Amino acid sequence: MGTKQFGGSPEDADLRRADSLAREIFSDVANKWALLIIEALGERTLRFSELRNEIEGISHKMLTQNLRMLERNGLVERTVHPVVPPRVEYTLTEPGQALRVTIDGLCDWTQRYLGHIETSRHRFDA
Amino acid sequence: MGTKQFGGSPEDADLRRADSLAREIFSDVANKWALLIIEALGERTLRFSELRNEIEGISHKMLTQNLRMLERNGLVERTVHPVVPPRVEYTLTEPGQALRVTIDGLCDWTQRYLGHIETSRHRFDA
DNA sequence: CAGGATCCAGCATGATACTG
DNA sequence: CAGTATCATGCTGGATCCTG
Repeated sequence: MGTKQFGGSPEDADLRRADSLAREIFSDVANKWALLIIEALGERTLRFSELRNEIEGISHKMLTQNLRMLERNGLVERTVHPVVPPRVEYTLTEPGQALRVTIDGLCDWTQRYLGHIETSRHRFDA
Repeated sequence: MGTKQFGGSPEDADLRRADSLAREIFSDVANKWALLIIEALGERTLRFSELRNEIEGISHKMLTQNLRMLERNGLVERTVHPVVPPRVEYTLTEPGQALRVTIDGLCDWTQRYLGHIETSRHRFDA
């Protein structure tokens, strides 16, 4: 991804467009907070404040910002209940669920190699 | 990950350590450039300059910086050939390969939902 | 060729205050 | 409760120059 060489033909223009779009999506998604949000949602539906509690260390601003971004990309769905005080809920869409599966893989990987990595770090820092 | 609540017992102290380490690794890895580097390496061995050409848009600095980080975490191996001019090669280690598999999943996901996402974006922006 | 060091612009982020 | 807006700032990352 992002490594191909294109020429000047119309077909290549399309490929280039798809490629840069892929890059863009990649940048959106390969981001700490976005991944943690998706992971936190899992198959549940959570309110804004619940997400905030769920994800340790995330600021109000980052949460809103990333939720908007994920909504824009169609990965989470935002439901506003017209009550006072407001109740806003977030759920993963089908694309979001599909992404979650791969993120689960990333989490598993992290757990599996935790020891490896810690050792490697100590060796490197010496 | 990063969502659990711990108490004050010694066992919990260990869990907390592992948890914060996991967070740290997650932050290291959930980064655009790191992922692109791992993806670029694949099962090949590449030189510094080759990586630089392979990954469109990466700066000298970001490449070095991320390579160091990946080396520190034991995901890539750095081999220096004592010749002039210097020849330095990078390969994925076994943990790195394992990670690459999950990143491949992420790339597949991106390709599969490219259309979905583009549509969703247009709808959102209106 | 690989990579360290430095300088600096600009963006990302956090804190705070305000609205419906 | 959820969200927006504003401001201060610290860090990220690019450009550049230098070394073995």
